[in-house]
Amino acid sequence: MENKFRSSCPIASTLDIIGDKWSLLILRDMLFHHKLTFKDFSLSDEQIAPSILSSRLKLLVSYELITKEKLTDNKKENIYILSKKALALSPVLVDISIWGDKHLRSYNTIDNIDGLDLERSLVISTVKKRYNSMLQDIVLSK
Amino acid sequence: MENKFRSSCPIASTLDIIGDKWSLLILRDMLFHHKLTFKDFSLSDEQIAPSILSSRLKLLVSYELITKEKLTDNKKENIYILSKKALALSPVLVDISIWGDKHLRSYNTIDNIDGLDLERSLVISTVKKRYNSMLQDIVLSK
DNA sequence: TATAATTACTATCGAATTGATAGTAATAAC
DNA sequence: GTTATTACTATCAATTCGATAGTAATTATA
Repeated sequence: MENKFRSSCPIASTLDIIGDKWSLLILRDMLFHHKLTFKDFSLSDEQIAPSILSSRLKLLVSYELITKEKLTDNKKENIYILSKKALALSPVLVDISIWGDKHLRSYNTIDNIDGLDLERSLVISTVKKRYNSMLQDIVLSK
Repeated sequence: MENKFRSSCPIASTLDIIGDKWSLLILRDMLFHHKLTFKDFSLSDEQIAPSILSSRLKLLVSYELITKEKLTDNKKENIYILSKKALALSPVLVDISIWGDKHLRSYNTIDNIDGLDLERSLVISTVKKRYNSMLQDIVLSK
């Protein structure tokens, strides 16, 4: 949880926060799959261990990539929301998705993601729009 | 070195290859700083340990992101070259760079990267062009 | 209302990975 | 011929990971 940046390079510094096997998958679950709760993330195909999930969520909160909220009618569940800073990572997630889709099929079965064949900037804006629209519904359900 | 992909998600699969603290920094050194040799990578600000560098280079070679070559007039030095597959990761590196530049200045000193203020697609094409042009010179020096 | 189920974690601990340092072999330079 | 350089490998302690179990609070059900 310490500020241990290896250098003043923007790439290295970004990787010091999200450069691990899990952080971007949590952000993927939130942005693309509209997942909200600890449980939701636990149920993903990649099977993240609860201790790791817990520490990653705390790290993401500490760097203000996500916020931890509660719905007014539910005292048990915590819901995690993407900040604008995290939404600004959408291009990275989309580019990674496009790259994996194109270049990894000889090594692994790769899911066909709906809409990934569209223009990149359109994919990004659509994904953001859908996330924000989903949030609207949630706020309304309070 | 095993094919241990966690799922069939293109993002997760990509991260299974380059989702660690070092791989993208090696690619950064190659693409942006035109570094070529084991020594070059060792000398970066982030101080990668030789054992880790060695294992990462092998992994990148195994996934055909880089190739290991020799110059005809030098039997000692190995030079590592980016493949087209790796050059296709340029958008990811540029996006990460742009994001770090914009969002991490409150946590760490971030270098100002020359030309990063230009249009994204221009940055990407310029970076690729410069890398390939550098390679021309190297091939000529054989 | 009592009991069961669910959610969101924390705790534990062995396994795997990392990383600092030292060492080695081959080549190149002097 | 000696020294320096390059590209590693080896070692091993320290850190991190990750599978599993456990717990506390809340919610659902009989």
